[in-house]
Amino acid sequence: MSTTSTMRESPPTGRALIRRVIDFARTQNYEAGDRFPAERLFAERLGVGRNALREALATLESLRVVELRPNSGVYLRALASEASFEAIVLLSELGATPSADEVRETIEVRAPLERQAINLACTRRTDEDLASLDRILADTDRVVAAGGNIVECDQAFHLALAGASHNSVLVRMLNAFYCLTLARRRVFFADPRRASASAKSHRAIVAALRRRDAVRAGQLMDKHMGNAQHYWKEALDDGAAHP
Amino acid sequence: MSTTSTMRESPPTGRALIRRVIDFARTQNYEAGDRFPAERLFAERLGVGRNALREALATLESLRVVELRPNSGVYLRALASEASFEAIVLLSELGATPSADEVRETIEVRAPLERQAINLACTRRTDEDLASLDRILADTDRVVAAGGNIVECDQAFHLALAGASHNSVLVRMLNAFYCLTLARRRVFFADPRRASASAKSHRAIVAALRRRDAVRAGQLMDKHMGNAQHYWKEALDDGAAHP
DNA sequence: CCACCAATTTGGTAGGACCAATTTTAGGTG
DNA sequence: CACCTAAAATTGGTCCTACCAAATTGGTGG
Repeated sequence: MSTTSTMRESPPTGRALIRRVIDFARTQNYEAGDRFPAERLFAERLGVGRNALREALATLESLRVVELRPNSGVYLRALASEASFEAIVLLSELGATPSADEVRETIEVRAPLERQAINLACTRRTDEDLASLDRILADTDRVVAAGGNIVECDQAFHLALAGASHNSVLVRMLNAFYCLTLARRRVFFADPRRASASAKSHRAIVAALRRRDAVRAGQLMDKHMGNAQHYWKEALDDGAAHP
Repeated sequence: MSTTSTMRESPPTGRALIRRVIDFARTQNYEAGDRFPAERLFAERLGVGRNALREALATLESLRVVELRPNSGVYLRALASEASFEAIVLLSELGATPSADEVRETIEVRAPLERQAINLACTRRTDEDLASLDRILADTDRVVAAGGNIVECDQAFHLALAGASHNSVLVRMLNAFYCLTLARRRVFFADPRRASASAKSHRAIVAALRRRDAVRAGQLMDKHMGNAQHYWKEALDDGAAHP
């Protein structure tokens, strides 16, 4: 390590910078409409170059977390309403642990989307969609038998199901949820009993989809989502909910 | 076309750069997994500095349009599945006109979300939520009477409705839809008959919400969404759908 | 043929220098 | 004093050059 005038344990740049910016706003008790320090000053205060800071700000702007007014400054937006859902996804990838409320809210939104996906899929699915789902189901069984974690299979299943709706907007939105909940679901599927239960549930949904039985498929999906909600409610109530 | 090397009628930087990057991938027939030119070369080819290009790439990365692999390059992702919904919002703000299919897909996703919003709102709404909605309704009437465009009122209404669900994830997602459809809805509400019809519809929804009548409110919302879908289907089928 | 090392490539970052638009300030005028 | 104007400071937007670190590549020698 040598000398470097300033010795930082780790380069504070990159994605971490985005978190630093958010944390700055939080610790300074920023509210919607408040202005961040001027770029040059802000960059110096954060100990990074203006370039890196501007990249972080560009990202936050595209996620509607901040607003960039030319020749004026960077302003914080109303996080709970204006900011995009992707902002949550990004923050979670940066290590922010979601609260019990956030998990509940997430599932409350995901459920009707999955419902719509299976509903549309029942009328639009092709034989290729079905074949793809069958392959994923078989893969899942293999992984379950081997005692592995089926989180990737689960993701592939739901993504294929969304794909069978032939609605790319739906696919993109649900994919965001999968990105957001990947870490949580990995923990969930660590228990082999839950893995096999999930696999069974998936199989039933595909069976209904094969018959194009939208009513039955919808019921099964609701139940599937209800299980997730129930699990996370319990896990968070007596687990991580102790700040 | 002359030589070119550099003929720039206007400074090609800023948000427009993002569009240029997308267009580059499109014209080069890029597919998922393909790598963009090295930053230095790419920046030169686009006639911009590396900084501006990196800001654009940082934005596209946060929207999951591209993937940045350190010391390797920038790779295009599968737009229709991996890219975020926000990417569509951004592109639309950059002037990309949506196709009839995209509008259909958008409404197919928005409808169940609005449905869920009104559903949750019926059990969670506070008197303040109701008062806020009443104010917006009154504003709407004022604007309608004055012959103005109620698009802002419409947006405020749906946003307040989403807020009454007390689910911030839902609020954020629906807000993205409003950003995406703002321009379209402005055109829609140019017709005063549609404006007053919409105002009437909103009033009925609030009435049901006041009684916490989730069933009725849901029906009304479905109808409200159905109208929108019907309108855009017609408008796009014999309008802009001629490439 | 394989292991190993050096040059090249590539993204990541810093810092300086301008530009243009905006805001603020200072100055001069009625 | 009030008012208008012009200069100066502020601020975001962009470009450029120089490094660094990691990964790739291409020899080269065992």
